[in-house]
Amino acid sequence: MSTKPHRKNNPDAVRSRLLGCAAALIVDHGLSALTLETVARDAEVSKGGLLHHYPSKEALIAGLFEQVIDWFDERVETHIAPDETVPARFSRAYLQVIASIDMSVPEEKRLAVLILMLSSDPQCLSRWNAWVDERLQQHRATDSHPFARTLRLAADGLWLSDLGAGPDSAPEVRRQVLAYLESLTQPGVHDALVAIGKGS
Amino acid sequence: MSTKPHRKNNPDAVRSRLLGCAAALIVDHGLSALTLETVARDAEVSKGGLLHHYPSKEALIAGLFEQVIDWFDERVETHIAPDETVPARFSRAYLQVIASIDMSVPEEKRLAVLILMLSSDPQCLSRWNAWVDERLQQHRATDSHPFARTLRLAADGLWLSDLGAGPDSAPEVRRQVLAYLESLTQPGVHDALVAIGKGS
DNA sequence: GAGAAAAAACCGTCCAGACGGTATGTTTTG
DNA sequence: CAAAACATACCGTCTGGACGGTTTTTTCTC
Repeated sequence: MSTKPHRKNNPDAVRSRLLGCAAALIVDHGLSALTLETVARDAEVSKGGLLHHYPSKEALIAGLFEQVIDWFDERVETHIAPDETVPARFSRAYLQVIASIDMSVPEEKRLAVLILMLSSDPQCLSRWNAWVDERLQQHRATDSHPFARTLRLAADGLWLSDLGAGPDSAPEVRRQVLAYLESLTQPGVHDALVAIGKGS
Repeated sequence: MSTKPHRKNNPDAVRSRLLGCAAALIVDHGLSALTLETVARDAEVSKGGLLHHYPSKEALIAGLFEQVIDWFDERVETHIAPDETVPARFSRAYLQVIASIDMSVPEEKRLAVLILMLSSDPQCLSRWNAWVDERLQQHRATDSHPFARTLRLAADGLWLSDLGAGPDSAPEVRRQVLAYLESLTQPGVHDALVAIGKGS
């Protein structure tokens, strides 16, 4: 067996629990509710123990953000179209990942952490921008058109609306918007739009 | 004369200064920098004075949010198309207001306060949703189509990107996206899209 | 309209609690 | 036994806001 049930300490599991509890706290009670004491208590670790793994609050936040960004990156990777010539390939996957988030699933709810931290912590913000830039550079052949940008912007808006169960977060609204955006790629329509865009 | 320059106290001006300084603090140094002491000092009022006008920090935040929301509402009102039959009339104005924000102008920068508070404070969030719902109800005849929702979502994304000077916040990118979205209303294209949307 | 009374505007001080972080152990693991 | 993995106790600082004044403005009364 790979796990050793006899050992008392399990630092990896502790670290994972710490990040998980930190994320849950932020999602459920806002970034201001993220205190070392609370995180430690929720994770059933002493504050000293927490500070052993993450020597400062900043380190904890950075670690959490890195984990969530990895998770997001992974999901985008799986959603990306295999066909390398499809327009706005990356942006489309970006939108799909965000649109497919089911906030009732705790696992997926974690993505909300991203945007919450994004809008408050400059550190996280630049890290996020770095990731987007990197991926955008990688897919510049397919994702440079304004259509791609619009897709991503709409995705961000959708994402933002997930936070507060606003008027645009109902499931059928999401489907409608997705269908509408999808329709923009219908052969005739898309070509016409591209032509119009060039004219301006 | 309407103003009385002799009077020593001017509570309205003080309140206005308090909100202004609070907004500046949030925009420049994040929501966490908003402390009663700092606001009071910046506004050249004692902490006691601040707490006289806004009996708690929560009240201060609520007051600030209300002011900013009023400002936004006003701007949308002036941008809205006079023709009451133009499609997505409200959502279009919504987008235009956000797109026309020049973050280098301190006055307009205040809008950033909105979104910053929106994503951290549940109180502000529900207040915002209430405003959107109200306006949406008012313009339901023109703004119920997925196209309208898409406009608003893209606007929110644009708004969000203003926060961090991300890859989508450069002026020419904004122009491109706007032109693209605008092109979606070209007579033939829009009708075709509406038809497609209905088919789904 | 003068003067008293009340209310509003504002100040300076103090405090209780929270929070991030340190210092110093004790136990577990390799 | 040395290092990692925890726990416990404690400290300094910051912050919201309670409290008791003082001054200015308004309202009431005659």
